[in-house]
Amino acid sequence: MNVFWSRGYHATALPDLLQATNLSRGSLYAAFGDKRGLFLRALDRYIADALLRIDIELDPRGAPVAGLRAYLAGYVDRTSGANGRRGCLLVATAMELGGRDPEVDRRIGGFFKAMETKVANALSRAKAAGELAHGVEPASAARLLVCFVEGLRVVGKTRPTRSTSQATVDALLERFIR
Amino acid sequence: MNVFWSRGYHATALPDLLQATNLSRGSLYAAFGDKRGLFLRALDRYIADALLRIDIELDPRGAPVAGLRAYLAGYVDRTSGANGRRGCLLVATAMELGGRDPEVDRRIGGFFKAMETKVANALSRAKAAGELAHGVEPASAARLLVCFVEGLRVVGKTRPTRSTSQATVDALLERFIR
DNA sequence: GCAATTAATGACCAATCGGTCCATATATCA
DNA sequence: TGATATATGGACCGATTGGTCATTAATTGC
Repeated sequence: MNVFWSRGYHATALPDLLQATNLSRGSLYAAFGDKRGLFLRALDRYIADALLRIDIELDPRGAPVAGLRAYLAGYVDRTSGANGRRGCLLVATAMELGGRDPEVDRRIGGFFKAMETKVANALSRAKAAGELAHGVEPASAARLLVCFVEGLRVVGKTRPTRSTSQATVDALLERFIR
Repeated sequence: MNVFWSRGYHATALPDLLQATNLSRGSLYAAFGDKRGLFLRALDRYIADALLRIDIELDPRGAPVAGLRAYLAGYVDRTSGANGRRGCLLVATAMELGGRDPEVDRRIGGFFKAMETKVANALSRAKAAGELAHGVEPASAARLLVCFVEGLRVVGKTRPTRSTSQATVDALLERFIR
């Protein structure tokens, strides 16, 4: 997964994968079918990790606003400095393979939808608790937040400082949280 | 430019470029040096086009809020349906080559910075005209908007409907415009 | 301990990659 | 027109691509 993550699909060659998996050519093909199969598995794992993390951050048993702050803090962490440079397997894949591979499309679309739903739920709970700014609608705000964090990952490629990223997130949050 | 745009750098092979340019192999190398040189030129053109468009949309002689709406409407257009599928050469390049090619980094970083400045200027003018919501600070709001529109391009890969994209943009604008 | 089966290996393959180079047109000037 | 300079074309190159397969090693069942 890490190899695809830091290089992208096309830029990752078989030797890279062999080294990363400690497998020989034949074994790799016996186990995963082909390069695409291995990539799809890596993508699945990346998505599962991400969704699990979001579930923890936005745990319904916790305070929704604190959860949203933790969720965004994670993105600040992952999009500043050296972490930002590493990028995001999902965004990179969306841009590189999106619209060209149906299996990839399914996964990308599913991830965005799942994340949007989780964020919308957290926002709904925040709204019920009276912690949202006046007029904020959870569903559209969730879509907006998803766009924002994915944009953070793109801009993160330019190595913004942590404080810059954090300030940007704060400026957003301030508009939505009472 | 169009070939790189719709396929990405690595996925674009020499034959694709020869067909797109109507040049022979030798002529192409005489004119551009190598594949990377041609790509850099294409990227420069893409960036110049984008910045010019923004300058028109956010023309200081026009109403700043109307300009911002036009600016975002352009992104709605480019990120919904089939247009969204085409993606964005800049975002795709940032994810594919960002952090690996200094010349690419310079261009990507410069573009984001330039766009941020232009948006910040428009926001400043809007604020001076009393058209911004209370407490909105142009500089951080501009960074936020840049992240948002780049995120739109990523999510646009999943073919959202025009009305969905528009509603998301409206939800954002509503928080910042009085 | 031996035979049968499974798993791992790396030599090997055709195709394609980006890039070079020379032979041939085409244009320029005397 | 003839000589020279420039621009074009595509055959060719070694390296690398993703993928296969016969051989070898390890494991399993008896």
